[in-house]
Amino acid sequence: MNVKENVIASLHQALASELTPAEIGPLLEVPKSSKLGDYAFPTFVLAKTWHRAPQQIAAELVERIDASGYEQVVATGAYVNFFLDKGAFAQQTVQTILAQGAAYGDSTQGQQANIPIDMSSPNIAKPMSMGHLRSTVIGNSLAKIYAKLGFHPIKINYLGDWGTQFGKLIVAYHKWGSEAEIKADPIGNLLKYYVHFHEEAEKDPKLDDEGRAWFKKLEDGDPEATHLWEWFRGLSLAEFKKIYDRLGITFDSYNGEAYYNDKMAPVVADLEQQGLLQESQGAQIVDLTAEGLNPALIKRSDGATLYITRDLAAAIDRYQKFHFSLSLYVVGAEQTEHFKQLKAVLTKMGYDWAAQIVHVPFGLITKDGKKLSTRKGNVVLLDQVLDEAVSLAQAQIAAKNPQLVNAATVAHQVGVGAVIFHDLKNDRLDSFDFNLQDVVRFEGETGPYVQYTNARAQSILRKADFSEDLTSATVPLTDPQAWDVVKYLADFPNVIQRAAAAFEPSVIAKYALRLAKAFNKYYANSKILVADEQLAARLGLVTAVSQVLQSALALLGVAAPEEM
RNA sequence: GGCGCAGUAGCUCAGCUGGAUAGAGCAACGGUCUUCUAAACCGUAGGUCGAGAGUUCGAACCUCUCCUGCGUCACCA
Repeated sequence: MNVKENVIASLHQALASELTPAEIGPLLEVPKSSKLGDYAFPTFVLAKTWHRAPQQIAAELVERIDASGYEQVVATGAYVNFFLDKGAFAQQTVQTILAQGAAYGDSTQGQQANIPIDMSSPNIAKPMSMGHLRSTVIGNSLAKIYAKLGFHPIKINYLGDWGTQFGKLIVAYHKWGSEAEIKADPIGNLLKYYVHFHEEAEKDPKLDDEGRAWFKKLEDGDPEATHLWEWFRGLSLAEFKKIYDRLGITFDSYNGEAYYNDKMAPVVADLEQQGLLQESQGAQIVDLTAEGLNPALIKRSDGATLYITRDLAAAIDRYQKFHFSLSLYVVGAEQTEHFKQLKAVLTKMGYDWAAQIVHVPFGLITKDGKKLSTRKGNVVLLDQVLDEAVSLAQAQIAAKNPQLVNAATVAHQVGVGAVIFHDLKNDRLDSFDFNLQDVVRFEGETGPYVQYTNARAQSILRKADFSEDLTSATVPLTDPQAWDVVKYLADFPNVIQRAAAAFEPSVIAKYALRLAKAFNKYYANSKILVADEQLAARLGLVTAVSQVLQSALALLGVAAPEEM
């Protein structure tokens, strides 16, 4: 029985005839300040039936409650405040973490159910920008969170390797490109052609028609178009993989949009057979007015397919392969309508598993208040941001810890960690204007702050040179700073659950910051390496903190160097 | 215009299912390294929680209206 259940039971005993444990649970709260207690029960709800002031009710309840097992139970205003037995609770929490190690917070609730995660999805022939970072790191973190809860995530990089833009790119290459240029700097020059194409198309709309025509050729298997496409794709993928290596992120599948090229026909046929397809202005659509949505455009008037056609095929393919319990799409909020349409069409087709598809949207990153646009050249290149962050970390290490042995590796871990953490610490849906100074900051609420806290803990443990078995440490840790740390440690499993339920890595990131802050406060106020009877208890706490910080960072996909 | 997301301290944001004096970080000012890594810690200052009504014992949180910003509204993805 956990402590919360104990508190509920105590209240239930005092209120037997009035509230059931199931009713008491949701009313229970955690006071803002631990000075007020560890759990609080507000008595307002009882005021009507008791015909008395809440303050009096609180006082009376305290009389009735059996306070044994608690440090104390007191009435403060209208609240009944429970103070836990700190020694026992600290002991239990720390020992649990020491015993379970990296498995602390694990659950088997997922029963290895498959969860494909559609993430990252950069477009071929375009550089990876800060926008792609969001999808990549959020998806990666969700995969780790769900894996910890016993699910089986499948990270799918749904590459943007199909569509009209390839027709445009082929036209641009024919008109202005050269093989030599592309070999020298593949993505840079492909991007240059693409941007140039759009500039020219402004003046000469016929170019767009040419682009569409070349894409049609590609779809029909034209050898030249296919050859160029394969070339562009291979070059791009090689560049992307360099960035994924830097981020420390891997994928289970690189099946992009092109992979579904030959899987769309059966879907379209099925739609037709079920009478869901209709012609409108020369195009094939599924009408969704009953669902309050715009029609889903399945085929263009020239017969070419569209984004949603491929997504339908992909969704069905993923279900057939994985029989997923959830299918996540970590895609920008601007595509919300698209996923509503996707689910609506699948539902119309009779696929009840459409309900298990979850669009995990995130806010837009802007630059100087404007949307990032590859076409307009208004991009923030991820590679450059990472370079900048790593070189700043390098400078920081040179200044603060010049004798650090593996400085280059740590600079990489800290720089990249700062960038990833910055992207994960806020609510997914928050939009933000890109600001390099914020992204590469190492002080305050940042990834390096958490990393640094762990490095300090590790440093203590190295210096302690302690061989005693910490799991037998029985001395309680009850001073206020240590107590806050213990409470955060105990909360970790619950935090993971909340993060998973909300598809929200920021819940983990914020938790890591709070734990780090609490530990730094303890560290500043208590000398840990003192040879007294509580040394083992303190080292146990430090070990537990380091373990949980490492676990939290791991869930975010951020490295935890032992020294920095 | 319809739909969606957002509006909390100078800036960037927390605030779990409505609850006890609204919290952090950055920036500003002032402290703390002969002692476990000062990438840290402590303190000062800073707020009509966009505006107005309503529901409630109680609202930053729920409902409605309005204002502002962003996204989106079929042949891009």
